[in-house]
Amino acid sequence: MTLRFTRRFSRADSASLARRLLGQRLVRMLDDGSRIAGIIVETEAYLGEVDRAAHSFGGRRTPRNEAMYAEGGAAYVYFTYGLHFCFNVVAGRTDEPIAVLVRALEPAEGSEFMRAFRARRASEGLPDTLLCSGPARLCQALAIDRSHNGLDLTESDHLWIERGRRVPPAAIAAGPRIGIDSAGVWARKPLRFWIAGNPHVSR
DNA sequence: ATGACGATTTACT
DNA sequence: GTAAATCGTCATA
Repeated sequence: MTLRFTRRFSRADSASLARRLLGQRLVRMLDDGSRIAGIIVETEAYLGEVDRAAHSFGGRRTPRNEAMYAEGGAAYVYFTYGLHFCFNVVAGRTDEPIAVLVRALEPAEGSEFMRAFRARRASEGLPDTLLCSGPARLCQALAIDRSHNGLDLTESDHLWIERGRRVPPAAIAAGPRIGIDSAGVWARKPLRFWIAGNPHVSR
């Protein structure tokens, strides 16, 4: 009996997985055994070949987005804007390039590490609500980077997901995804999900 | 080889 | 509100 999420859990379509990830606990273990963790409170689903906003739109398959084509349960970490990493949970089956971007966490364990890792770029005295409230912020806080790209989250000793709190469907809000204005009609689809009223959500 | 740009964050007016 | 930071990736040539 494990707390860790299963392969089966992650083989769902990305919109379903995006909803089911809310309330789960993202855990990072450092090399010295320290745990850093947060409850997932905001996600976005990317639907693959048909989705203009997805890196895999039109079946694009390059060295960068290769991890999106892995079996559900893999990590897809990409580098953007010359300075930021973003973390996704790959959904679906092998060669089905769909994924869920994790956009915000509610700090749960090791917030002193989060603050230290975040402080490199941010001034001191960050409130808890700004520690992990954005896809690149949470990667800073959990020290997630290129080295985690392609990891199997169901097996890795560095990064995984555990059962967290139950979030009733009625507590889930949905709206358009962020930062994809050029994606036309796809920019407006309600594929961003968050725990309604949670103060750690990115906006 | 070159150039445009990005699933963002931060600082500043 | 606007703009800078900062560079890997990818399409084009």
